[in-house]
Amino acid sequence: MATARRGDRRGEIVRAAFDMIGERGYPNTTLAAVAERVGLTQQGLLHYFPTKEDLLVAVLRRRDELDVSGGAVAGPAGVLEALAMLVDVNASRPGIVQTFTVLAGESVTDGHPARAYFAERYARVRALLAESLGDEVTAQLVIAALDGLQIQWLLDPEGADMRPAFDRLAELVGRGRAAE
Amino acid sequence: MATARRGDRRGEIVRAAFDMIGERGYPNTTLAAVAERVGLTQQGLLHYFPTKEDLLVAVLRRRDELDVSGGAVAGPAGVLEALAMLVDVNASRPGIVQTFTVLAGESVTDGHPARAYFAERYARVRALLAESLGDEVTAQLVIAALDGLQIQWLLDPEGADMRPAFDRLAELVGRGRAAE
DNA sequence: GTCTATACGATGATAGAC
DNA sequence: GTCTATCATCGTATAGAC
Repeated sequence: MATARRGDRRGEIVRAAFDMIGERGYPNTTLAAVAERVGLTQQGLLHYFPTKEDLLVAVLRRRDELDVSGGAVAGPAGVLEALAMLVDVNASRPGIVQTFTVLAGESVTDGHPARAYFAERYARVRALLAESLGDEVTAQLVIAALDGLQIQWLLDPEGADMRPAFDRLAELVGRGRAAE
Repeated sequence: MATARRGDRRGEIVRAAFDMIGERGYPNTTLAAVAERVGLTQQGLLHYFPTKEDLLVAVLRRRDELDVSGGAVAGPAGVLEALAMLVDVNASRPGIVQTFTVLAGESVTDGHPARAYFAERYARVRALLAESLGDEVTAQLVIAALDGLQIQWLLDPEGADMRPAFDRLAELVGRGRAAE
């Protein structure tokens, strides 16, 4: 919301780049194509982001702004419920999910400019979720499930609905907790 | 094993490409670099694979050969045990896991040459696993967890060990089954 | 702030010799 | 089967004008 002021060239550029990375991946997203999308030349765009990597950083920041997992979270049951809602929200914005999935996948590559970002981010989210969920291993598992479900869903939106699968996980985690 | 005969140029090339895609991603894996790795010029390589995409197809085939999930699977408990072993095997071959993770992530991209391959593959594995596991939703979830755990592990091999997290899932699934 | 011109290094491919 | 030329592009980035 802070990035979207009218007349805000940088915001326009970041949003365009964000979308295009989801469509084509980072290596195949050219500065010229992004520039064209916002009615600029490639050189005009470089006025705002001196290098392509600078633009990527801005895109990742935007990703975090759009993230829902920001607020302070309640107990175990509360988190799972909140995450279920996140799954629904994500199901309504395939573009954003796709950008995240593509970048996360690419990031494991040697020397990828977003590698440190994702490594740090996963560690942080894992710790955050572990607080509400009790243990870190379950947190790791839940995050993994969310990521993996997105891949299958993006490849087959009808055949691999995310919500039922996540509910199944939530049910299992809840039951496992009750059994202790 | 069938692809590895001595003097088998094609096999050499595919293995090199396979490794390099895991290291750099598909778009950043150049034909010249692959060629050099096997002591050929870029044009010499093109003698075996007329286009870069032809090479990718061969790489995906090799991926399937290396896959452990080939054999006929037993009951629910048996599958989870077999998958746990797969997790251990994967933990010993980060290169292969990385290639798969990178390609799977990229594949959700519009018009990616491997998109159809992955869509088909997930549907197939889901169905196969559903047979042993009982329902398709659980199969979807288990596959998702495996994929997601790989991402976190590749980014942080020490901090995100796959095995404990998978065991936790297996335990939950087993318990859920027992509770029926 | 945005453009024109342009440097400069890839990259995927073709044609044809050996 | 493998190489030497050779292309046609493309892609990031710089310099400098308007």
